[in-house]
Amino acid sequence: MKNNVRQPQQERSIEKKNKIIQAGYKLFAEVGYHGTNTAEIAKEAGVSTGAVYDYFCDKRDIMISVLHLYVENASRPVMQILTEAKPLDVPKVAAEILDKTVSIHRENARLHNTLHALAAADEAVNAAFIALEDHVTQKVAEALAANGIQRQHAAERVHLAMNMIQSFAHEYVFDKHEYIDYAAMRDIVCKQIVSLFE
Amino acid sequence: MKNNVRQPQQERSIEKKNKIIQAGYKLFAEVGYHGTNTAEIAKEAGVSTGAVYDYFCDKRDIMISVLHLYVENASRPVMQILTEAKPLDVPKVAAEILDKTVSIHRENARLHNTLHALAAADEAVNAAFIALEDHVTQKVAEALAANGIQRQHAAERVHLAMNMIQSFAHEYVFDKHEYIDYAAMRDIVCKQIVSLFE
Amino acid sequence: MKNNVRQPQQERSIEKKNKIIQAGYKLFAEVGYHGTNTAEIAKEAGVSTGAVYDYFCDKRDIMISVLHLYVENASRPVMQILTEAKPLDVPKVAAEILDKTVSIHRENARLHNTLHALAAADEAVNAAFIALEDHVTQKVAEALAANGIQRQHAAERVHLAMNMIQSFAHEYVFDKHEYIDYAAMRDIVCKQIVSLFE
Amino acid sequence: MKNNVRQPQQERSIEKKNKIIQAGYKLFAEVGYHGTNTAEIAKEAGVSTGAVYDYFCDKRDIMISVLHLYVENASRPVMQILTEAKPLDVPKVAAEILDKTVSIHRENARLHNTLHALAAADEAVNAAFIALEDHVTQKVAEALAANGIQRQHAAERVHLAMNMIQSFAHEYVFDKHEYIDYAAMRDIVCKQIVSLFE
DNA sequence: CATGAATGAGTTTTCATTCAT
DNA sequence: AATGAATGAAAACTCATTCAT
Repeated sequence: MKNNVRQPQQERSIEKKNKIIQAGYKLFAEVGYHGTNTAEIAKEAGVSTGAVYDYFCDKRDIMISVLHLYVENASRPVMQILTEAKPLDVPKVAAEILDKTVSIHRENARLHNTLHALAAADEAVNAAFIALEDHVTQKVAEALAANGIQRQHAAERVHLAMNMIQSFAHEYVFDKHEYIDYAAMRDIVCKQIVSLFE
Repeated sequence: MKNNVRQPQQERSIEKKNKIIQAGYKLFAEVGYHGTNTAEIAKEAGVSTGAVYDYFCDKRDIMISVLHLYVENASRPVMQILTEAKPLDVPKVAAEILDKTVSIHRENARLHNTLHALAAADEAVNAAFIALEDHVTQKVAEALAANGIQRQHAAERVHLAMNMIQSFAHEYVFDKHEYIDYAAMRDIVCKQIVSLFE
Repeated sequence: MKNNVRQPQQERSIEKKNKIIQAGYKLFAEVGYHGTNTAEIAKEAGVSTGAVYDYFCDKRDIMISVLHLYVENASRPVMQILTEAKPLDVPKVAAEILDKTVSIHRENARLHNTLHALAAADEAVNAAFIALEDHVTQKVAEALAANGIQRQHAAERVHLAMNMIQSFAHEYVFDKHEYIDYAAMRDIVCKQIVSLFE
Repeated sequence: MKNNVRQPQQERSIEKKNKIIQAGYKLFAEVGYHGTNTAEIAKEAGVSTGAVYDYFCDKRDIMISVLHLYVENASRPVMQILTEAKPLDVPKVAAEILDKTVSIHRENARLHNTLHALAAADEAVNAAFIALEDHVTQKVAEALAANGIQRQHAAERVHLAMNMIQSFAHEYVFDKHEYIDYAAMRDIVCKQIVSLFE
């Protein structure tokens, strides 16, 4: 790994770097990390194969940037819901976050999976996923506290709620068991979450 | 893909095929599907590279066998708990299944991830995961019914409970957020599950 | 190459060796020498893979036997026509040989081609093809002489006639140019042959 | 088979692609298609193994290009003779084409054979050989017509003449029967051809 | 700087041949 | 003698990375 990678300052360069990240994002999401090669990323980004190595030291490095973008994309809408929800109506916010998470997952599920599979072999990837959870946990905990909702083991409850939402979104997007009534399941999930915080 | 793959009948052959599956299991779990090559599987199994192709038509075929073994390993202990739990004490069984799932996950988390990442690109893999869930769902639903526990949307509740357990196991094994009290979290999960069925 | 190859004396063994040759004949004709593997030959012959190496020192050795069988099959009918044609009616015999050659070629054209392609790399194969021509040439020359047909450069004329027949057969079986009237072509070939010997 | 094969536009690239074709031509001619591997072609061409796959999608693709080059090489001199022969002196032109065909065959006989053996398994190869014959047939028929030589079944006669020439060339180059007087045979072939068109 | 052609180690897969049972 | 499982060298092909232009 060389590390004489350009830190782009000029607008043009930043734009180019972003294009590469976008291209990686798209292709990893479509055919997975191992199903994508750097030449394809370059082509999708509209740059030369060599240019990729001006901005990233290797393929993994692109993946790390894609990962950060994904984390950003996955957390931002949830953060926004929390920020805007004042005062905090737990049932309403839970439902909103759940629905938003489903729609995010619909766009990103494949990417999520391929990145998740890399986490076990790559500590930086694992750390990014953990940081994502920490970030959301903290934000949610703050929102709850600001509204006087104080239950024991708040962090644990928040994690559990997040996990339920994440699992539901994944199942809804991917598994599609035909005997499952997803609308009913959604309502049960919401109720369970509410029960965690009352 | 050729399909003149040996269907081993004799004990020795079955043993050898199993050795290859075990080797794949071990290596996929350690370094992932893409981090393993067929030569390494052969070596780990103590056979020649050619022998691998006597029993499997390609690398994916090994993976499918590993997947089935994993599904078996992941569901068997849970099935056994359900079978032995008569009459069904929901809190006790929920806790048992949760604890067992954690220990299974501890052994298999990496394998689970690498296989899961393949599911999006390989319908057979996806189908196997869905079948696994269906299988457990059905068994749990039967156990509940046999004990007179009849709630609306039983399948949805079971899925949700399974998801909570799975998420908890994953988080416990992998994420290790330092600020999380996993014992407390475990108890909250159990309570939530119980509340789903009373 | 080992040469401790069994020279089968017993009927059972001879039969087995012949089965292997027949299997090679069939498969080489269907998918070519390089498209056939020894395991397939063994299977087609109904013997074990090891048994093949009891009778043949390697794959090439099977091919040589197939080649001899082919030469035999290709020349026998022509020889018979010549033997039975007394007195020799050149136009009639030419037509008979031509028609017979076409039907032989129809059965064996693929085999002929795959063996012919090996001739350049394998002197024994080349020699067998030359011997085949020599054999027919000699027989035809004898038949002509026995009927008082004595033209200068008899061998050259016979070769030429044989070549015309062979080419016609090949073209008829393989090429199938749509604008060619093969019945008319056949008659022209016959006339040309007759003109060689009158 | 991927189809993201480089379509070389620049001189350097075209040159390199040609080098690979030349290398394939040489090696297929020396040791046959199955006797050559892609690494050897690359080495002979003075390029890396990977470069071969920049220009060709697989080994067969190289073979197809070699085939086209061979067809070109085999037909060009004959075409030229026909173009330059005005008015058409049939005996002279027949002799010229025959002699030229012999010299072409001397250079290309092995290549011809190995490609021919592939024709049965590969429709594109077969089609190329048929197109070659069609091309020459048409050109010869035109030349004859332009010189007022009009016999019934012209195409059939041309094919027959071509076959005679081809067979003679093959026999002359390869078979070398010692009892054959090839000079005499050559003259007989010429006379036969002439007799086809008078 | 930018390009994209070039590299070659690494991967999957095949199959003629051997040899333990 | 017979079997067919086992071997492993060799082949086709890929792709992250480099570097000459």
